[in-house]
Amino acid sequence: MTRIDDVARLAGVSTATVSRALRGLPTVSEATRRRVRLAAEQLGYTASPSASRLAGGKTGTVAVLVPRIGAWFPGVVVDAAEELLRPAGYDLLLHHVGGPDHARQRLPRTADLPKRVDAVLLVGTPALVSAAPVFAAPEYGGRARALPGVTVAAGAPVPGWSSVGIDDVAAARIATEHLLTLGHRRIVCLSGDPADQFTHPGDLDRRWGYREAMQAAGTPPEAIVEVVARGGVDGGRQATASLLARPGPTPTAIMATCDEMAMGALVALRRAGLRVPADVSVIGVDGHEFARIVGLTTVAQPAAELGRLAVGTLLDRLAGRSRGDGVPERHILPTRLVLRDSTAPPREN
Amino acid sequence: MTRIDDVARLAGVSTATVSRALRGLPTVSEATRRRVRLAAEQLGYTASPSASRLAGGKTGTVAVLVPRIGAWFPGVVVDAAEELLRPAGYDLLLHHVGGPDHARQRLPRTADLPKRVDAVLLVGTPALVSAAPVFAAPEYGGRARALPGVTVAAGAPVPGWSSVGIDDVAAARIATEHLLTLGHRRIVCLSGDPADQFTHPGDLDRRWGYREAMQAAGTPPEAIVEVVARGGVDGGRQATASLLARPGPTPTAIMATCDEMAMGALVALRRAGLRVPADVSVIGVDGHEFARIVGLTTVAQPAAELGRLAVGTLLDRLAGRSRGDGVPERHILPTRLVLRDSTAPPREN
DNA sequence: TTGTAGGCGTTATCAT
DNA sequence: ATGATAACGCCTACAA
Repeated sequence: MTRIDDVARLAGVSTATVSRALRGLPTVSEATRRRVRLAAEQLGYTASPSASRLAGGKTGTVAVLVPRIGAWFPGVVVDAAEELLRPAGYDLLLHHVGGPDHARQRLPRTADLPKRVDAVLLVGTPALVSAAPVFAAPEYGGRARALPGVTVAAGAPVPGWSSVGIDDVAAARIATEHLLTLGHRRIVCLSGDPADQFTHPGDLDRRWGYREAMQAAGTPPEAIVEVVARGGVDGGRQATASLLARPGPTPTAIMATCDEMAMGALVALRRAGLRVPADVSVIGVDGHEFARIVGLTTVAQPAAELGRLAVGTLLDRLAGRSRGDGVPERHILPTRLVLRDSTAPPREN
Repeated sequence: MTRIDDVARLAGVSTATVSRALRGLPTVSEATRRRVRLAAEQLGYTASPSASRLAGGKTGTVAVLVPRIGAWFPGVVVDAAEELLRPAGYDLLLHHVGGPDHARQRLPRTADLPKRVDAVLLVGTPALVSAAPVFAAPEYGGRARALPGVTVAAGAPVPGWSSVGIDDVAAARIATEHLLTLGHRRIVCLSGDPADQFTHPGDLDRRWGYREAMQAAGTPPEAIVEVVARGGVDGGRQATASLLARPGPTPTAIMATCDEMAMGALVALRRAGLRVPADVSVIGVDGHEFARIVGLTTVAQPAAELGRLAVGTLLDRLAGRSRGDGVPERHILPTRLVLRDSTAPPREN
């Protein structure tokens, strides 16, 4: 492979000049720069990342930490991240962080992240698996502040890092209020098990939002019903099925803390022979890609935008053009209610 | 940050020995190794990747190229890849390759991949965007063979690379035969536009499978109907809608070349007031995560397994323990018909 | 504006 | 089994 010397020789300049010219440093005459560029192009030269990184002390890499990439939200954010990171000249190092066990296993590897990346993007990670213990733990030098980072929809804040997300309490409140406005009174909240490693990070807050809305509507405490399910669509389905099997009146509406749960509820209701929204209304929170397909009403969060904002914040910081001078920023983006076919006024009033 | 010298000093050995001991090379006495390990642990030492890479001539990184990560299939494969690459000591460099324009734009960057990675995993990329032109193009030195790689469900083979996938023709044939067996005769094939950059790579082959099955069943040519749609769920929905608007008898079944299309068809049929499977049967190919939720019958490909097999092949190759001695392998994994609620015998015969 | 030369932290080679 | 010592390929003072 051609090295910097080859280019220097062909262009008739020193290696230092080649380095400067190719990186667009100002102290190079345009004529020289052209010559160097030409020579580099002819030889198909690209600087060796390993060498530049060693000499320059920067990795030119951003670690993106996700619980798993297959899920909808992380996928969207990572998509956005790639799209921004690449043109900015950064490599994207993908890293899974799983549940608690997982995290413990991977702690050593994650701990040497500072040597391989310039910054970290932590996406959609439940509080349980938060990177805080990883980056702030004293046994690892508590380097949180040394390595810049941004969290997106993460359960627990990482000290010293900026964060981007939505107001989960408000989102759930809006969802619940929508049902209340339609006339529903027997509304059940379906949420994920906080102990589950893959439960949506905002789940707990969203339960709060449900409660707030219900209480504000003057709902008696015994009518505020929260059902906790195992994670994912299947968890939502099962929980809903057993909810329907309970004695007493069936709820007229279900507010799920995330769309996957809501979709599980849809399946369970359909199997139980109940019509949505004729018999039961269902609303979710997330704006999941497939909510549209199944006609699920939801409070959507701007996932891609969250990702772009997060990466933008990170890049600003890395480029030294951050506003607050290193002070963590806290971005809250608005959600919006997306009306579809899964909600309607209750049949009997 | 602590360097190798610090460890060497503390352990009372040379840096060379530290390097050897920590990497598990055989020429180190157990006693020494223990001492070195201890010292390294005490100091929290990890070798600098940049330096190792420069000195060792290996990047310890695998590039994973996907059209976009948000889609289902790539997501699953990347998940599997991360899970295998990490413990093997490889970093995962995520890289988008978009459509034709995209590819052209990114060609220069992609071309310097050989300097940043030891191998490439190309996932679910339509023929149009195949990496072949990137890695085999003469203007880039035609380094295809220099950089080991594996494709997973990629449209066009990359010369010199191994490939992992399913038999797309057979998969579609199985799907079509299922409908034929149920008694359907007016079966329409719904597929993606080959010109679309995000169309499923196996689409063309799957159309072949449909034709083969139809012909084998003695279907008259005019009853072999193929509808081409724009990509994604929406494309499937629109194409199905306009199909239903056509004069003449409605088909009794739809064979979609991928599950997303099939789900689009489900939406269109529902909106048109047609019942599935009572009025129209729908079958897809893919085994998409959400097919289960919407009750879609499909011919499933083992996505995660494909990913694991691909990475395994790559790791074997990198470790020098490949079977055929550098000869590209071709793995075809079996699919399976998953019966759900979207297919049934036609109403009238 | 450009060139010179030392250093970045490891690994590999060659002795011992 | 271990140690000394070149590379590895680039960047960054510093000098010119």
